Amino acid sequence: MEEYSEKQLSILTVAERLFADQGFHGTSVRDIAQEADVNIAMISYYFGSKDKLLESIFKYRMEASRKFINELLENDTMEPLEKINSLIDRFINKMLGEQYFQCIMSREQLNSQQSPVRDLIWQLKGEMLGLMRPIVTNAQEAGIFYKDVDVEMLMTSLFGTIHQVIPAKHILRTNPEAKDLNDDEYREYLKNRVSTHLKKLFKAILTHEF
Amino acid sequence: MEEYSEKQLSILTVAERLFADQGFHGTSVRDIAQEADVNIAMISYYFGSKDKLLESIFKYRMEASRKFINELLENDTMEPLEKINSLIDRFINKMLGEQYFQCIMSREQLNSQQSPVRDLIWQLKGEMLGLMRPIVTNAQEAGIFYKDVDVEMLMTSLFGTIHQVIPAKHILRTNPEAKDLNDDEYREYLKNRVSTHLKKLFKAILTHEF
DNA sequence: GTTTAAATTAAACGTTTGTTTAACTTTGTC
DNA sequence: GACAAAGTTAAACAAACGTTTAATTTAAAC
Repeated sequence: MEEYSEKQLSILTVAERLFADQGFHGTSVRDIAQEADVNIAMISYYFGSKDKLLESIFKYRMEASRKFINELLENDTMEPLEKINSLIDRFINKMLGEQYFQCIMSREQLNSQQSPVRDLIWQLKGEMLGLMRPIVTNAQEAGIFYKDVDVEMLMTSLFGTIHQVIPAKHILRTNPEAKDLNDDEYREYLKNRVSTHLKKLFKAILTHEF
Repeated sequence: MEEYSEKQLSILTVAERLFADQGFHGTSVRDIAQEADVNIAMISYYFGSKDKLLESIFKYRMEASRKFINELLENDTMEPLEKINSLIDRFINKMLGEQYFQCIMSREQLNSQQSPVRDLIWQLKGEMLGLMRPIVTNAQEAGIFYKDVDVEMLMTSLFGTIHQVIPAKHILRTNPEAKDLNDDEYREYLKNRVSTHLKKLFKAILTHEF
């Protein structure tokens, strides 16, 4: 994988934020250049084109996601439900930690026209499903998890819930519980709330207990 | 509310599909005009501008959603869980029935810049939450539902799951169970699968039963 | 210090964008 | 059939778009 200079990283970071906030077509290369404080031509010079810039963002984040997934494969000492809970927390942390990229994924996965980026998204989702499924099936065969479980739908709810929370972040602030929190406290509050909810949800579906 | 002529409705419908498939900024008024088989100028003539066309789509669908919500308020003879199940099915039917609009909502709710459309979205979500909450709290007071429930998160999972299913539609087709179904059969298969999943999920969280 | 490649720039490129214009046609009213 | 309003059109508009050019500066190597 290619290494990026400070300037290139600045472009990538700014572009990621703007693509997330205004969409790919809603963001001009001039916007990116201005906010990243570089000349417009540098974007083509470094990344080739606006499209390839988006692809670069995806390659950059996807590589990190691959590493992330491989790390998750290494906790074999835990009980099945502990594994699931650990996975949930790590997913939440990962996804809320790269909210801008998750926004872009939310947007891009809606594109009906075949895009090189859309395939990558579903590929990644497939890998995450492949991470969850063996844990569930193993526990099912051991009689720990309930048999009749739609793992695919469960993952859909996991991703869907987090993807809904990300844009809700700006809005839910009006909640009385969260009114007096600063940004960091609020982020932690949100994480805990989603985590508690999703763990309860998975436990109920998988074990029929509470 | 204003009535639309056949031609105006054609523009609205085409625009809705294109905005859903390629995004607002990814769709040009020329694209819309061509697919709707009208002159470009007619769009400005009827709707004022591209932005106001999007607003018109929202007003059009939102009005329907309001009616939809009001209809849901009138089944008072059911048991609480029956009510919830009925709501889930109606939500699924509504949202999968207007997939293009739901795609636009998914996209627009991500916009960080204040848009007249974003407020409408959260307003509507609030109304749907206001529909679910009293059912839950009433049943809680009657001792039928469990006390410790995060209704807001439950609704987030409901919307999030369905919003994830919509773009997954094109992809999940590879599932062995769904491989030989035609379009209508597949839509029904998806509906049932989401419905079963969400009902199980709500029942588990709300009643601690299966 | 000279040479070579990489980095950086302002300006210009040709398209495409959303919108408007002005002329023309249709429709309905008296 | 004349008149007015609404509908429809091709053409033109300026602005913004992504990208490229050609000139210049910086950095590295010998």
